[in-house]
Amino acid sequence: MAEFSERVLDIVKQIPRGKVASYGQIARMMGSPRSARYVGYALRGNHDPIVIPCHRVVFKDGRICEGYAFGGPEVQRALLEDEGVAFLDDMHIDMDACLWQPEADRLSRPPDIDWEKEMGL
DNA sequence: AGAATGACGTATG
DNA sequence: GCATACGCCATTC
Repeated sequence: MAEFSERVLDIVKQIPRGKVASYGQIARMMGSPRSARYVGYALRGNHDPIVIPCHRVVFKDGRICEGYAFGGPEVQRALLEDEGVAFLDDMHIDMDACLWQPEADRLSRPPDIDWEKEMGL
């Protein structure tokens, strides 16, 4: 098992209830900001919904991969809503409010984060 | 063992 | 602003 997958799983498992993380952000957390694709890939290969809440891993847009998360789109929405995640649409999460920001606690940065700049950097 | 593919995101045309 | 191309690296056939 490559460290890549284990690291992804480890990060996803650490996503607190009521929070969501984007693939790109996780990729950046592991030091490979360009490898966002493989974050999800690792999840699929290690599909283990017991310890890997895939429904908390969403696109940058806040959309969920309903075709790959367990249960189904309805279950995902129910789980996320039950966890306190705000939904803008049936398939879009309020990233601005529910995005998992472990660093935010340290940076105490306002919600006016310039992600584009962070990404580009 | 080698080729193909794949849950994203950014850059460029 | 929309469409297309590329990059990244591991997993799978």
